[in-house]
Amino acid sequence: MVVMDSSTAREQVLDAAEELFYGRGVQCVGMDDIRGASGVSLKRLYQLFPAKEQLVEAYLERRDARWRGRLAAFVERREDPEERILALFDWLEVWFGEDGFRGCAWINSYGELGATSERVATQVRLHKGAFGAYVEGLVAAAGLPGTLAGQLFLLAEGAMVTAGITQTTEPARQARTAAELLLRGCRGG
Amino acid sequence: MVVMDSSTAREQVLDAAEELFYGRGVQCVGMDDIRGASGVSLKRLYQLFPAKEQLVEAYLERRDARWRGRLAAFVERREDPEERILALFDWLEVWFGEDGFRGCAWINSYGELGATSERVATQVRLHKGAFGAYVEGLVAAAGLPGTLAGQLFLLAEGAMVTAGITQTTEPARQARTAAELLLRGCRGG
DNA sequence: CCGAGGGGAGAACGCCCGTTCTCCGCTGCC
DNA sequence: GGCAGCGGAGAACGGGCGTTCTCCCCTCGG
Repeated sequence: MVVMDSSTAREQVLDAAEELFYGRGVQCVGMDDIRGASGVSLKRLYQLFPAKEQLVEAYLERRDARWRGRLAAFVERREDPEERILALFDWLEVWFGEDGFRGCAWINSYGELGATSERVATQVRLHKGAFGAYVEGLVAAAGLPGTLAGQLFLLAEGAMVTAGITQTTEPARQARTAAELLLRGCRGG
Repeated sequence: MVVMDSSTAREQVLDAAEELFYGRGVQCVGMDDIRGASGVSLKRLYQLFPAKEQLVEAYLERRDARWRGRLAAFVERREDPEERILALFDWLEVWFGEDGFRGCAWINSYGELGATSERVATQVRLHKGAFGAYVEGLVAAAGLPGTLAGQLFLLAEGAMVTAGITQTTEPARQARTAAELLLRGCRGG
C-alpha cells in the first residue's frame, strides 16, 4: 500500500470511528472494527490514540466542530436576526431527515458513557455549552431578552431527542412553531 | 436465609437492577452485580429473567409505571386544568433535584442500547408515547389546541436531557416559563 | 549486496461478562 | 431415619474485546 502520513491516517480513523460509533453506539464497536473500516493497522491506531477513550473523545470533538460549522453556515444564509433564530429549527429538520440519522451523538454518548467516562461527560458538556452559547448569540443579535435563549435551547434539545427516538422529522417543525410563538410573545404581540 | 417466594425475589431483583442500571448505565452492570445487590442467586435470577435483555426490559417497564404514577399523583393535586399543565414542570423540578438523579432513564437507555436491542427501543418508544399521550390529555382537558401538547412535550424532553447533563434543576423552571408563555399565547393574550 | 529499522498483519494475552453446570446442604414426605 | 428434590454458592465455559507482542516484509543507507 502507498505510504500514508500521520494526519491522513488520523482522519481515516476518525472517519471510521464516527460512522461506527454514531451508527451502532460506542460500546458495541471494537477497536478491531475501527481497524477494519479505516484500513489503519492496530499498531498505528494505538500510536495515534493511546486508548479507546481518547479516540471517543477525538470523535466527539471533531464532530462538534463539523456540526456547529454546518449549523452556522446554514443559519448565516439568512439576514434577518429573527429569521436566523427560526433557521436553527429548519436546519434541525434537514439534519433529522438525513440518511442514518440516529439522534444527537452527544446525548447518546452521554447516556452510554456519561456515568463512566469523565472525558466523555466533559466533551458532551462542552458541546452543549457551545451550542447554548450560539443560541444566546442569535437571541442577543436579535435584541431579544436573554431568557428566551434557554427556552429555545430546550426546544431544540427536546426535538433532537424525540426525532432520534421516533425517527421522524416532525419534532423540528413542532419546535419551530413553538419558537415562533415565543418570539411573537417577546415582541409583545 | 428465610424462604422467599418468587414475587418478592422478583421485586428485589428489580430494585437492585433499577438502582444499578440507572446509576451506572446498563452495560457496565454485570449480572453478578445484580446478584450481589439483590441477594438472589444467579440460578433463580435466570429462572425469573431468562436473559439480561429481559431484565432490562422489565426494569424499564416497572419504572415507567412508577414514574408516570408519581407524575400523575403530583399533577392531580391541582384542580385547575391549566395549573395541572404547569404542575408537570414543577414535578420535573422536584424530580431533577432528587438524590442520584442522572437524567431520563429511557433517553439514557436509548442512547446506550437503542441501536442494539429492539426490545429496549420498543420500551423507550412506549414510555415516551405514554408520556406524550398524558400531556395531550392534560391539554385537551384544559380545552387548549392539540398542537400545544407536542410543544410542551418537547420542552419537557429538552429539560430532562439538559438537567441530566448539567446536573441542575434550572431547566425545569426555564421550561415552565416557556410553557406559561405558550399557554398565554393560546388564550389569545 | 547487506543489515537495520519502521510499519503491517494478525496472533496472543488478560480480563470481563453472560450463561450454564456442579456440588452440596437443607427440607419435607414416607 | 432415609431419600428425593429444590435451591444456593460459586466455579466453569465460551466468547468478546482492549491492548500488546511477534514475526515478517519492505525500504533505505552504506
